[in-house]
Amino acid sequence: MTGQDVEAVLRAGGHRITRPRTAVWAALVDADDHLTAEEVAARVEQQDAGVNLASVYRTLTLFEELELVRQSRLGDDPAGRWEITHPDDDFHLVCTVCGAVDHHVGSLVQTVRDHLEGGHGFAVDEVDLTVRGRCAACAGATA
Amino acid sequence: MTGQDVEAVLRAGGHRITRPRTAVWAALVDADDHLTAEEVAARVEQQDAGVNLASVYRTLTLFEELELVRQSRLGDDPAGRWEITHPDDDFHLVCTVCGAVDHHVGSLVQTVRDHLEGGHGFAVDEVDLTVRGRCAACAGATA
DNA sequence: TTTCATGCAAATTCTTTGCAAGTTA
DNA sequence: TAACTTGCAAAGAATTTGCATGAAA
Repeated sequence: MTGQDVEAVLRAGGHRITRPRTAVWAALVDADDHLTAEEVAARVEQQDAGVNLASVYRTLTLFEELELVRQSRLGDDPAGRWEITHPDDDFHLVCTVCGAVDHHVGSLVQTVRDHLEGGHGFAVDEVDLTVRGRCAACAGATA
Repeated sequence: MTGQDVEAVLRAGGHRITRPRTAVWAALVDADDHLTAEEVAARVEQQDAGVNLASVYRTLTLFEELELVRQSRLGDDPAGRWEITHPDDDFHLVCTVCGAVDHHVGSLVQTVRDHLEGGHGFAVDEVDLTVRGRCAACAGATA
């Protein structure tokens, strides 16, 4: 999803292209990571001029409605974290030792979808698979 | 996990058996469901005398440390929800139409564990699998 | 009786909202 | 120009914390 695609999605929904929206999107693209609203605001501030936190929240909420981004709440972190929507976004490996959050790209999510669609009559819209544990490096260090 | 088991876990950790702790545990057992802290407080009030919300939070946090309960945040509900820990607790089916939250008890979580432990060197501690979509009843109604 | 837990109220953190001023189309 | 957005500040919701009183061991 490029910046131009985003502009097209916004326009299609009757929304305007504004500096805050462009800047928030750029911050999320650069990050390639899960950011809290405050982190997004901080990164925007470094690049462009500042964007108010309230506007960041409004922008993220809008993007979520347009399915451009997703919010997730990992572990017991009280703050919501945002990331750009892409097919494997919904599979998170969280290391409880070093704190790394990995987007594990694999076939498991599809397995889950197939299992549910096939046997349970449940129409799957979103799969959010969060696994907590110790990544290979940390598991090796403590073993 | 019976009430007696819980008392044993508390004692083993050097914690006292108190009315609020007993009452919160009972509420969670009765519910067999995901409850917010406020819902726990409300249910306790119906049974026993009231327990302060702050104490409910402190109790839930303690139980979480003792791995007696788990907290999860489903969808974009801002409130944390608590439930008793048991092997299949970590598989949630959330219907976006009727709002039903189902504990789907099945083999998928184990599949995820096996997959990761086997191929990725990731030591799994917790799997949280949340699927959003439409349950059989609601999918049929809108189809 | 000594230490731990509770209740109450105030404080924090994250997020949302009202409204006037600034921007986009 | 007309409608949509932003920034600012205040409001809200969920959760945490300080401290004196009360209860458990």
